Amino acid sequence: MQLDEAKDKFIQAWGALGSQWGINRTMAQVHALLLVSPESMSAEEIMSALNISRGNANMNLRALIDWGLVSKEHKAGERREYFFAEKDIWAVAQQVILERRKRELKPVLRVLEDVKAVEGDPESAEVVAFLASIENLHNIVGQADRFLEVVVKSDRNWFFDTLFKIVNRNA
Amino acid sequence: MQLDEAKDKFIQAWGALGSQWGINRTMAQVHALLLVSPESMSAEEIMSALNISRGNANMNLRALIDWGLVSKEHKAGERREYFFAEKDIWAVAQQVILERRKRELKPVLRVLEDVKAVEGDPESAEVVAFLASIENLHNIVGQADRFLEVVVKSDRNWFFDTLFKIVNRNA
DNA sequence: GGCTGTATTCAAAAGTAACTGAAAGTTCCG
DNA sequence: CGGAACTTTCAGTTACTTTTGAATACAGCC
Repeated sequence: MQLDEAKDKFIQAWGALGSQWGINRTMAQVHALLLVSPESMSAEEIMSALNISRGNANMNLRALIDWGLVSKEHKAGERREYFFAEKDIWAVAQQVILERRKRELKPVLRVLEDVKAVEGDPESAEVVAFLASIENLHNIVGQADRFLEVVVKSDRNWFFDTLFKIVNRNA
Repeated sequence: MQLDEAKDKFIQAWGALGSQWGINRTMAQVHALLLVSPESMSAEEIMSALNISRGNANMNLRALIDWGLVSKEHKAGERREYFFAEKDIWAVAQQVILERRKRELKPVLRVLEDVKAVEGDPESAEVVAFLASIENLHNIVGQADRFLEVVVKSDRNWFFDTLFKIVNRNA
């Protein structure tokens, strides 16, 4: 496999993964492209590598910057901006977890807490079933949230050691 | 808050969460509806509760059955089918992880392995940068995959104890 | 077999999300 | 200040996804 072919295969796969997880496919592709590029790239270069328009490139680069996954730099004597991705994948994972926890997990936890305040006969089958499911869900989502908080805050070595032990203890 | 209001709030939130994670919004809503329903429901009941067409209800119920989250039953003397969700949220979480690992994580791991076979000067900055990122990614995604495999196979009590210890050790 | 009540399918329509490209905005330099 | 080089915005378009509903298939009963 040639390098260009391998890059393209990776970019397509990363785009597909992103879109299956609710991330704009092009945004994931731009991220993939920058992840495997040794140099920072200009908007022009990204546009032609992925065959996308200027507006599209700009929007998705801004979104990636917003997620904390990509930064801009200026090269001496050049006016145009160059973009590069955080290459440390552990840091990338932490950042993605941080954002998704904030954007998606927190709001749903909030709703799970709110709906516990349902009125009505606490003996009725309807209310009992509702509260039972909501409470179970709240426990599990809450536990997952606390675990992910640890992931986001923890040192990579400590975390990987711990994970490794869990995986092997159970093997 | 009245029960109907709370149910609706939960169904909307669950639908929104699903759609942010690449799950059809209606499928997540049907799942939410069945999760908090004390009795199994017919297609008619689901259609009217969510204001969706028969075709839509049928398709999403089948998808939920396919994911292993919902089952059918027949009531004595009735011709129509009734649907109910797995209420054990730990089992639901395991099932969702199982499916997403199979559908999405495995294919991307496969690609990460494949593209390591890139040809070309292993000294060139392009190839070096490409392989470095791919290998880091492969390590992290692989570790996550092995961890999730443990989650899927493990006993809920053991798992929650372990998670609890991790969360508190790091607090 | 034929009839009835239900489930399933799928082509067309509606709805949603993403993309384009050109116009407006910004920055920097002489 | 004027204008070149670039970035940002956004209305209109395109492409994709979801939904509908009517046709079809099926299962059970008489």
